[in-house]
Amino acid sequence: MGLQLFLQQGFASTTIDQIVAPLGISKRTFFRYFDTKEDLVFEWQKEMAPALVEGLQHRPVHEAPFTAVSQTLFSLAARTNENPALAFALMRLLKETPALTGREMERRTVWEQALTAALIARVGPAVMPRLKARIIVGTAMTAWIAALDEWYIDGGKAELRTLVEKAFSLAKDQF
Amino acid sequence: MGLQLFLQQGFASTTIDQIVAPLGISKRTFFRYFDTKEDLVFEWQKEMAPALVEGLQHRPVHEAPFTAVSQTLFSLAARTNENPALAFALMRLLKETPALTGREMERRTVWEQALTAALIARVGPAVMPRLKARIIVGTAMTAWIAALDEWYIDGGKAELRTLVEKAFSLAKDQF
DNA sequence: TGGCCTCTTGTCACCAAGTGACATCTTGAC
DNA sequence: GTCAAGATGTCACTTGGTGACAAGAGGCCA
Repeated sequence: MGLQLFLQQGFASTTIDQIVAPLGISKRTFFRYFDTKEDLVFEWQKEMAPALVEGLQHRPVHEAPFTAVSQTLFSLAARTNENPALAFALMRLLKETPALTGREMERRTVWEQALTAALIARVGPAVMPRLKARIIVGTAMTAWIAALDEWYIDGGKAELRTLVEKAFSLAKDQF
Repeated sequence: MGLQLFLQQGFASTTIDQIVAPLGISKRTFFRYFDTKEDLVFEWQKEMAPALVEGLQHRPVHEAPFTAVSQTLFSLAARTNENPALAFALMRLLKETPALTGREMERRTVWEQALTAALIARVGPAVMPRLKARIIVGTAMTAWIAALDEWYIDGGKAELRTLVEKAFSLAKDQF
């Protein structure tokens, strides 16, 4: 996996050739499967957006929108907790590589768009106009990211779930 | 200005040489002032983050945090409104250029970090812990961006200020 | 088995974004 | 006028990424 190389020697100083050689494929083939070098880092979470949508769909219809969204996001914390060391290393890579931080943020908007559409579909656009849906989803995502970030700043030692819970409750009613 | 070229023929299909030739400078000189081609697009708003910080500092101390932050952001709407056509064209460029959307998001985090620090400084970290500050700022920013986005989707016809106001009020108490 | 068709992969040549080393030119202080 | 410092240009080079086309690797049918 090229990810290992990135973690070892950094993203910028790992060339495509170095990634491709041990796999026994050509550079050209690599670029047939990935548009850019950055894509390789995020490839493992391609199925995340649809998973979020499905998660939201399975929430009780009468549940408050913000709660439904944040609980859906919350289920992600469990997966991150499955391998905290890898999650932490990956996050450091993202933070330290300018080329990757941008992509990471893009991914956020993909998630937001997916969740927004699903949130509207839950009750219909009359009850949930798009602007409102976006703000609910965006706020939940903000809390999620803030918690993840605090977890990282702390060195990955704290209990992520506790932080996320705290962040969601702050977002819900703290102002 | 290279920005004109980007707007005319697209970002990707504008080379550094094309930007540099009419200015009478060499490619090497360009890369001494800008780290990447993308930086050229965002250079005009370098002073935005400090401006936001200063704006927040001038808000009354007893004002509710979310209100202070959103009102500070709100003052940006005025500037965007000064030249809506350019703002719209620029936004289209950002949306249509994958390489730029990432950078745009990065800029968002820079603003958020600046505002978060300023928000904490207003009342001290005892009253305003970082996680809380981040969530307040992030929520306000979410509303701001959602409004801007709706404005863009609408074709730039609607009154931006109205949309932004609506977004802030939704963010404040709609869930 | 042999021929054919399609899909995948490799090779090669190429473009454009950056970067480092070094030469040259400006400019301002004295 | 001289000299040192900083800005700019030149050149060569690396690397990400793409287009064109050739070469393989199955699958299908007679």
